[in-house]
Amino acid sequence: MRTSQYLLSTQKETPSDAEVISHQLMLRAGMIRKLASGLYTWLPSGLRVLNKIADIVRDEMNKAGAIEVLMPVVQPADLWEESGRWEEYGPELLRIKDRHQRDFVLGPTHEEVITALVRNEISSYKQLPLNLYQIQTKFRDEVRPRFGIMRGREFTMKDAYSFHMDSDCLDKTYQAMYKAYSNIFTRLGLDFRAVIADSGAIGGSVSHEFHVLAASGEDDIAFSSGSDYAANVEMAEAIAPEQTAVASGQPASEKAATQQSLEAFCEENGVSLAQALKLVMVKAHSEDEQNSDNWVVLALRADHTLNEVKAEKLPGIASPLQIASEDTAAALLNCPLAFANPLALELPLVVDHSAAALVDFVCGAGKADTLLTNANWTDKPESADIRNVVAGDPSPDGNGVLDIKRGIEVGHIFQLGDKYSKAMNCGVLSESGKHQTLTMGCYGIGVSRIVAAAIEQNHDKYGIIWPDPIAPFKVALIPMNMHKSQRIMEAAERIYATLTAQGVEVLFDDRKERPGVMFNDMELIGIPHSIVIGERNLDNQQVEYKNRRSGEKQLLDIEAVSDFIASL
RNA sequence: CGGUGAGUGGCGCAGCUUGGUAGCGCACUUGUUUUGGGUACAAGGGGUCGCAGGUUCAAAUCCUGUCUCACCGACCA
Repeated sequence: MRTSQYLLSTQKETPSDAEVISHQLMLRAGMIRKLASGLYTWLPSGLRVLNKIADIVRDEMNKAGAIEVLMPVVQPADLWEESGRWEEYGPELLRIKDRHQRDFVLGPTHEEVITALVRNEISSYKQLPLNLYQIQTKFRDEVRPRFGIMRGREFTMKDAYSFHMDSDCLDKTYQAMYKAYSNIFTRLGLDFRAVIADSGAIGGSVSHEFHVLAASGEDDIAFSSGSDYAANVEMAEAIAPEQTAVASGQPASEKAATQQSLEAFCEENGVSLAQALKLVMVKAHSEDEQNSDNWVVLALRADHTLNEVKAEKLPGIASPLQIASEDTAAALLNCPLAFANPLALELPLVVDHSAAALVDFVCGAGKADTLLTNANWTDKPESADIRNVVAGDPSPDGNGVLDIKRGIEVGHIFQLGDKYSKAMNCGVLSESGKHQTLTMGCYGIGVSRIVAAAIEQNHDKYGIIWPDPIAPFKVALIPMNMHKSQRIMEAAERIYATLTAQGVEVLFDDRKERPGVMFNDMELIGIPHSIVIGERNLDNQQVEYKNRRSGEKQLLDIEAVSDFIASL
């Protein structure tokens, strides 16, 4: 490709509304342009990268035995009513009407459509297992699109759905997908981790997320230093500590807490927050809708934070989690929540494992502006895991301690079970001639998000540094002052023709620009290899090669260029 | 959806307080200059100031309404 015939669209200045580096660089490098909130046009360079990622995903999916299909973006509402998600999904599901006033949705995911397809097409156990996938546009009406392509409303996703007679078979496909995903992210040249995940609203049991590690990630991931344990912090188990500390036996005493806060009190009195107890009040789970105004108090060490995903899974607690306002709590307890006494509560109490192991701790005294010191549980309370793990916690598998890093979720695999197949009556005849509901798995990859994630992980102050497999072009050909030198033009044209004939993707910068402009543009776009042709080296029949990532330069004989590039 | 802020050529911004009919940098066009890291000079094209209404002799500027966008919180590939 010649830059003179291409839409390069680079810009010097960063649009003011781009916050994260990948968004800024994608705009500056001319990869995307915003059309409206969360909606982007892919320019040629961006599309090249997107397509390369899709090709790698497709290749690995095919190798893993999945079969590609393509389903519509627009889906009839009846399918969603059948699965129950017309009600469940909420405003993120964009609902539209056609000219006959029939309801449709823009597909945020395709469980309904694929299940409807399979129930019609598949009628025998002999046709199973089956794993179908597509690479296609999804639409989710995000409350708050941000970070450019990273959380757009319209995005490209690879979604696969597998169908099985039993969970053993599902497990085999799940493992195959796990392996395929690892292969994909390895081939993409990304630093990633597979982590244990919450299956969330989609339902199901077993679930893993694939995260690209980057400081700008939106998720916290916990890793073990001593094993390959890795989990989303939402899911990482905080194991109960050994009860080693013994109470001093001194009686609890009341102290005035004029500072109004536990933190200030602890600081002033030289008490670690890890020796103090804090409380959170949440709505209790109730079968009875009419009489649902019951509350539960949760107790945590003051240096820990509540894990809402864990808490709402407890049987006595309402899901989704509803946290009581300060006023509600104070009214029920007759004193501010911060000063309520967990040792003498009328309401049900759930104590975190770590909080339960405390002795001689600080907690509320049951009246305003008063705290207890040297408090102790009268009997060791029943405890549960309701906190977020922190760096330094022991790994749940018993090996090593946890560290926490930020990750960008680029893939997610689920064992769905029969949630959709049951609701939509998707089954086949088994070997014994009986109708049997199928078991499903689903496997997603955020293809467009990977573009942004790759940039977050691969950039420097000059711009993007693409890993070779997803670079928009492999080689940038940069002739110096070609318009003034016949022999430079001839050399450049010759190299361009040779490399192109070899199947190498070359971006030939044939603009009449100053060298600095060309260098800066090619570096901004992130082309991994460049060949610079100048008078100086041409005297020796040589050109200069420069590696974008390492910055290393070396001289090459012109005749050796194509072999050198082929060897990269 | 709640909180904050912003809408002025393609991009980044000034002007608004103290109304007088729009300006700067980048980009773009033409010419000269320069030539291994975003060269310099000159000439030029392009906006009616998000939209609607109001006040006024006069509105980018004041008032009212409305739309859009971004950032911070709860959801997600």
